Amino acid sequence: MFMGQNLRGSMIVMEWMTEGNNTSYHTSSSRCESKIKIRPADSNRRKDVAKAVSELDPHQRTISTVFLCTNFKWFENEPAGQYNTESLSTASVTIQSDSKVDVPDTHSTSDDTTTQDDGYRWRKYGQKQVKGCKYPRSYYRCTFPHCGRRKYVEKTDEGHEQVSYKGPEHSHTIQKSARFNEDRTNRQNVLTGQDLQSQREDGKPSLELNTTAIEGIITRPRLIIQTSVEIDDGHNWQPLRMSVKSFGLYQRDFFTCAHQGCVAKKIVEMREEVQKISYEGDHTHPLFDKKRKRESEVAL
DNA sequence: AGCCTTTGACCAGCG
DNA sequence: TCGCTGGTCAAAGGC
Repeated sequence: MFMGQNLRGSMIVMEWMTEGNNTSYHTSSSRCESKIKIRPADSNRRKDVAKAVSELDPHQRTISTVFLCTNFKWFENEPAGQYNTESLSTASVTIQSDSKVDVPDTHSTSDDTTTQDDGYRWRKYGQKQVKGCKYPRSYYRCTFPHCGRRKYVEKTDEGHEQVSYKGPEHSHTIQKSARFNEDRTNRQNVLTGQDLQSQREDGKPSLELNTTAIEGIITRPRLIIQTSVEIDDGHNWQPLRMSVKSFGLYQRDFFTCAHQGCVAKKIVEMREEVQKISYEGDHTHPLFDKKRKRESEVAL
């Protein structure tokens, strides 16, 4: 998470690299260091975008655009979408902020190594000053019983955070850390890649988690997401009859929330293979419960 | 009360 | 065997 940092008007670049079973991350910003961790590039792109947004949640009001790029190549005004992202072992997500509003940090911690949260529960069991490194290395182990997964977190001399994993893969699905849950509770709406991942991994879709996660997107006015993957925001959208199908060079579809009295709007613009999704207005109701609807349909 | 971090001590591998 | 280093343990204390 971004802790104790003012990201106003800054450009944050998050990169990760997957080599065999190990994944290393580093993040940087034009104004500050960040603590973002993103899923490896060989995982689902939708999850990556979701996670990127969720990690920025403390500063959600400052998010204006999310660019998904790959292969460590990104362009401020050219969101990537042309790449076969599934086959690459490196990727980056860039989040541009243009807000002029300061977002106070309420999650400051004296130990910046504790701020990462990938959805698993970790317990720090040691810290060591490693020779030749400016910053100490922190040792964490997964708290799930009999799970031998461990991770080592250290900062490079440049201040980039590097995470490496050791031991057997997690023998369980994701269990959220206390901090993860606390953040989510405090902010009420967090989009979590882990949520989406967990519901896939255990094969049991959890609408509660999923819709809660999606809420982070749709309740942010002026939030624009550019992505080459489909994002289901969990709401029931109704296409406008007067929908303008061709707007300039690009096709645009306009949607209004199907919930009676709700003024939320969604605009989907297709630019070649890249979807640009804009949300306007807050929903005035809970998320559309597709699961319950499905269940009621089955019952009939 | 339970979970977590901190931190000095301890252990094992290596030259 | 000794010293160095990275990794782990575990008691203490904080939240």
